[in-house]
Amino acid sequence: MTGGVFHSTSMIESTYDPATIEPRWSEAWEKSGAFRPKADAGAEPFCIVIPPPNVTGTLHIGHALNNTLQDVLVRFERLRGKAVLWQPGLDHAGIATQMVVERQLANEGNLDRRAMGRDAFVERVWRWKGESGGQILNQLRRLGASCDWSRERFTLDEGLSAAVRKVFVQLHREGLIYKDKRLVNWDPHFETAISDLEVVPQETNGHLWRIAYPLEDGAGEIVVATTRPETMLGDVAVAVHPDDERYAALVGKSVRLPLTDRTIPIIADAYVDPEHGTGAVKITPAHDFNDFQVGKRHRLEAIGVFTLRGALNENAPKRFQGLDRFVAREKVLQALEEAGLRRGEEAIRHAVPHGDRSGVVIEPMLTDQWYVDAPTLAKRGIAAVEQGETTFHPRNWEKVYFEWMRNIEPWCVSRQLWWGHRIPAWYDADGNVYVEENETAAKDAARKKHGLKAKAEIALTQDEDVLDTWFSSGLWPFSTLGWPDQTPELKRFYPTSALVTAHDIIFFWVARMMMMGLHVMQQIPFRDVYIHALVRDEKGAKMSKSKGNVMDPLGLIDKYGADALRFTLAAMAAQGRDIKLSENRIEGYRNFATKLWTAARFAQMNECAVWDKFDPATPKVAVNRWIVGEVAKTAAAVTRELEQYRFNEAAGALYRFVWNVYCDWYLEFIKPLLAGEDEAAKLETRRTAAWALDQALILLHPFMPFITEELWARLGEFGAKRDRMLIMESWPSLDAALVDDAAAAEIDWMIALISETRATRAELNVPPSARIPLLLIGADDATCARLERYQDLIDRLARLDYSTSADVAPHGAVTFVLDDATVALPLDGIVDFKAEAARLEKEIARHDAEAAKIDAKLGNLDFVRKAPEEVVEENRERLNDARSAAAKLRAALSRLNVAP
RNA sequence: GGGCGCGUAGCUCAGCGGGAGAGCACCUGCUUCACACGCAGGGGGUCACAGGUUCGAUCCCUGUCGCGCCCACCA
Repeated sequence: MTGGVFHSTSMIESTYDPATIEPRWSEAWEKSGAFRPKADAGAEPFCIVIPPPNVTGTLHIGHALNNTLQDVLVRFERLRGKAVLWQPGLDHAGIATQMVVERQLANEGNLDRRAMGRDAFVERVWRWKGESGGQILNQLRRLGASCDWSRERFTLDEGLSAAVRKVFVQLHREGLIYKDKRLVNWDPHFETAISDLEVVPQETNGHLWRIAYPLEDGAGEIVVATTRPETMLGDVAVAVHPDDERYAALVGKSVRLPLTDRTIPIIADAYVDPEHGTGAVKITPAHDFNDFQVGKRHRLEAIGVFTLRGALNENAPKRFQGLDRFVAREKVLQALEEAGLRRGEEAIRHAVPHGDRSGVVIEPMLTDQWYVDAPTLAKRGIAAVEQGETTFHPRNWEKVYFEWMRNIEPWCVSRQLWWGHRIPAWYDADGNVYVEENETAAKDAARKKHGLKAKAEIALTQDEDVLDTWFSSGLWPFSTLGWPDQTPELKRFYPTSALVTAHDIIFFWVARMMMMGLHVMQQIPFRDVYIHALVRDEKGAKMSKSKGNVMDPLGLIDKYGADALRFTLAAMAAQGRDIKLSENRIEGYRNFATKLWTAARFAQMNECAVWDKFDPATPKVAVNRWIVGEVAKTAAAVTRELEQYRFNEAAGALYRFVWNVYCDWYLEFIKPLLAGEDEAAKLETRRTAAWALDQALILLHPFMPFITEELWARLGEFGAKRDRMLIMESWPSLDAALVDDAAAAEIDWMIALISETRATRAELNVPPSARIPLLLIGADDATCARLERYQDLIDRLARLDYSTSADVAPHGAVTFVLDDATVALPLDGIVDFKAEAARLEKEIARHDAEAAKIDAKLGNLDFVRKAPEEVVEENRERLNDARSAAAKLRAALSRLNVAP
């Protein structure tokens, strides 16, 4: 066997112990090279790039789901023989990482970031990354993720950084990246700009204060309403609606701005809603997005009154300078009160923008930033999805994607942080900017600009800012494959096959990859986007550390095994709904793993093994032909569902096959055969049982890689032929002709007979230990033959003394109906006939009700005329069945009544 | 203010035009020679509500109520 995994040859233990087995296989797979794409150039490529976890991250349940689903696909396609690459890596996560290290510095009582200086700080972050960053990748290994770990990339590694610079320079040359001074979302805690997506509105209790601004001519006042009185110090106008008659006479006049010595105009602008507040709005272009637009329209100056840390600056009156914005708010209100200018207030709830990382109130701030022309790039991203080059699964997420892409704003990509890709822009002493891939090229450009000779001294300073983390993430599908080099991997695997991610990241990441991939590579980054659910707690809330409602996947793996967790997540990953995860669900699937384990143990104990190629078309015995058909159906279903990303359906089909078909029935059926005398049948059965189990192991492997690999090996030690590890096996491709309808009908009949017998016994409280006879009355020859053929089996599973065909039911027999026959259990003296009469009456009533319902339906001429013929026919059959069953049971009831 | 999704068994969820399903929980039996993380049997649902389309609606349409999420500049 490849992989060189050895363990002692011994009986399979009675329960599965994941903890001792999982680490061994993780190592064996990786060592064997199974995670690397196969070299075979003819193999169809299949590639997924991992959503790179943050370098600061630890595995949470969302990662567990995301990576389980990817691994299911990846292992599935690998088994199908494709050349599979699952490209792993990490995201440097600008703000998140800088936060972690800054906090660490504080805890250690070290110099803070600013005191350390940029170089020392960045060095410190790298050191942290080397020591404790990226532990999540090892946690993914524990989950069983079969990434090609030899290709691990990091968004800040040399190659990816070069890709970032190249794209930035290219977009800049094309005019798709530019520098602009406009209002941005400013995070006063981190002192950086952030993008619209990083701003989260939070419903907050606030006030709407009314403030009087005195008219300059002394002829009264105009009252404005505001939630942010402190920004009034930067007001440059008061605006009213052009049609608002209350204020028509005031437009064009001026007011004295309280607390300052400035005079500002009253202007008319349709932006103002006369119904809202007082109908008069203070205009502060430097600190409000709407006001900025109004200011532009009216050519008003923008007066910024805040520092980058959110304190009042030198543009504010002296007495407010240096105060924090929220302190200033109180002071301004107090000063207005003293000036007699307050005109009341009301408490309101309103959405206030907060930074998603810092949690502080975001301040619109007028600054110079770099922007990506997203509206232009979005066009192709929209077209590619419209034309079906890239497809979302489920499709309805395309709406969300379109909605955002069609209303996209320029993307602010500069961040005033230190940890990240420094913007490849250099400035000369005159402030000219040179955007180049490196300083040498920038200097060349600068010399050219200034008409200097090559190698002439010229001093440039690089832009201080770094790029938004998502800029490099946007390049991930091609940068990780080696771009800008034309590597074999890039050629082979781009566009990638599928992207698997949660819906909360469509805008942040999926949309950006679409834009970047289409522009830079001229091709979509991935063909399919599978959007999976968010994992929520049992109340449906998003899990978060601060809420304390997290489920730790590593703890769950310790407790139940990685396979149980994986199977649970896959089984619950139905499209279109978030997952509310509860632990008892995992326990249930842990039990499933144990069930599989003990089934294999049974096979081993019964010397079931496949020594060589087994042809599933060869079995003669009906139970064997039947299970072969069930395997074929299951394999087809699992294949079909996985191709459509219906993980839950695939998992469900496997669960039902293993538990309800193979274990509940097939293994029970073959016990008598294995104990019998017919050596040929015994051999065939052993080989069929082994083959069916092997197929189940292969089909289950994408979901439960550890236990299936272990069993594959264990069974191999007991005779099954193994050419390689299970991970490298071939996915079953079974002819639909293997489904033998005749065998299935026969087995289904037997199952029905046994089930009905058991149910009847249980209902009448026949002790399980009581061996009773069974008589089959009025059956045709074929059915009687069936009974004879499976007598051993039926007697065993229905706990019978004997079973036989007969012409009439004896008096005092308990009966039920099976197809055209009546089954009689002579229980005279064993059961209470009042109970039996009651049971029969209940059954008769059930059949009568059914018959009445169908009869009414068939009595409806419109139904008979308009419904499809097969539906009508089916109903006729059901009516017949119900009537004949009721008749037989009535006969049985009357026999009971005449019994002595 | 727009948009999306969801209300199906006690819980968590599948199903989505023709006979209401699963897992867990619950009840009753069972030391049946793989498995008590098990076996066998069972109870439990006007498929949120009201209309409509249809021969037929849990499923399609409209509306109502409840819940969740996303987007949005209303001071």
